[in-house]
Amino acid sequence: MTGIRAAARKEISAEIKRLARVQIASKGAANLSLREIAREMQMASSAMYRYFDSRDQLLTELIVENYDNIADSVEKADAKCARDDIRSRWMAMAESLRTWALRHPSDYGLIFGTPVPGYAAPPDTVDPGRRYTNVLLRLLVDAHVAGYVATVDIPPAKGFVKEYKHVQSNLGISLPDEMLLAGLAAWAAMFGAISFELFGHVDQVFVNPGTHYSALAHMLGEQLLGISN
Amino acid sequence: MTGIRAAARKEISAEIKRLARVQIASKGAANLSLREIAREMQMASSAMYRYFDSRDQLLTELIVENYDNIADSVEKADAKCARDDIRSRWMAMAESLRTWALRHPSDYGLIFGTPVPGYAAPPDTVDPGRRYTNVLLRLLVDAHVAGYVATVDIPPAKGFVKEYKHVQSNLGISLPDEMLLAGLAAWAAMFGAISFELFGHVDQVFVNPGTHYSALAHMLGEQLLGISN
DNA sequence: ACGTTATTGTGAGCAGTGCTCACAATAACG
DNA sequence: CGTTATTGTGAGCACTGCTCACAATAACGT
Repeated sequence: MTGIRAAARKEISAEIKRLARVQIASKGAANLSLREIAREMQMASSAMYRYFDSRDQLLTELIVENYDNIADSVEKADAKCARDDIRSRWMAMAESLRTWALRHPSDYGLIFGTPVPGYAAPPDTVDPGRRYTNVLLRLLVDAHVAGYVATVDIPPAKGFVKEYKHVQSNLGISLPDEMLLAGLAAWAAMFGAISFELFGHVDQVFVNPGTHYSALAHMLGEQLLGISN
Repeated sequence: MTGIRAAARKEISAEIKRLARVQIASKGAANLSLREIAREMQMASSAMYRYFDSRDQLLTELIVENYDNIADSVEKADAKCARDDIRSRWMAMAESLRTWALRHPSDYGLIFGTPVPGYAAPPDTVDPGRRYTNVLLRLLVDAHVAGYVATVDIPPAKGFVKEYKHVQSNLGISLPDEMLLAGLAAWAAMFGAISFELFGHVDQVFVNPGTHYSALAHMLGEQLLGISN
């Protein structure tokens, strides 16, 4: 019954990942050491390679898990709100993003930090990597259907309409360009703000970054998405 | 006359940094190797430590240079515009940010990527790290003085006004909170967008990221900063 | 139930890393 | 011109990722 070994494999893989996360949180991904993990597990360092092809592959698997975790978090926050309460949903997901990031700073850093040059995400990492964004996209669609109109101007730049046709198709949605532009702008602002905070670029600026962040989310919801209530 | 040695020191330091940048661009900061640099320079690896206390210190010096470079770039772009042409100045600095980042992706990644956990920026790195943001702040002040009004709403959250008093004081400016909030939002959005693009999070979304970026800058200038022309 | 096969763990070993240190050469300075 | 401080050297330490031949053993087919 393909049992004892498969079970052990699961446990050991999980323990390796757990210890890897601990190390990354305290020393950074660059200083993650498979040998140290092996030592902590009282195993030979070479045994690690029975579970992960390489250090990089371990990191990749952690990244995929992180994508799933942040998506879970945002989806859950969104799901708690009444479907037609667009404004609350936006605020909930914005807050959940930052909350997750603050609770798991090194996990956030692993996802949204500098990748290795030339790094091509393995095919099975791209789907999880889109989940968290899909939550936003569903919100935009719902907002549009509910009659909200993004109060932004499409710029007169040639090529914009064409580009956004591609974007809509790539994202598998169909929205007014205004709404999509507003949504992507708000999205970029939230992640920009979180990265600034987590990566230490505004330490000397804010006393309570959360206050600013909430104001940002509120203001962008009103001003860009047009979901003022 | 304290000559031959001081001159050599400058040259060698510069060459080390140059080779370090090449390595970082091709293999990432995590894989930067002092020994490899020494090999390329036909020197003993221990000689590197006559010029830099450690690998981390080399990286820190590169970061400071990068801060200076991006600030130079933004300042120069801004300086090319008529002082009273707020809108052009905003667009010029937004574009120059992305242009610089695309031209020096690994340098951008070094600055805005995940820092080592617990990393405390050495005192002499914090000033250069503010220069590029000061360009934005000066623009906001000029816009305010010129009579532009940010068309955004301050959220009714308790604590916001107090927080923003601190922010204004920390940044050494005095602006309507609306303008400051709008400015920081736009700033976060631009950096969020650039990081998304450079770190590979929107590869499957955009065909011409630049088109979207310009639209973003244009739209945020109009919609948030109120500098529609 | 038994023999074959595939999986797991081992320890030695290779090539690489950052960094230190005693030492020699030499430019800079009083 | 002699002393001092700076620069470069090579050996060496402790560490890393990763490979490989080998032994133990769970899983599977007959």
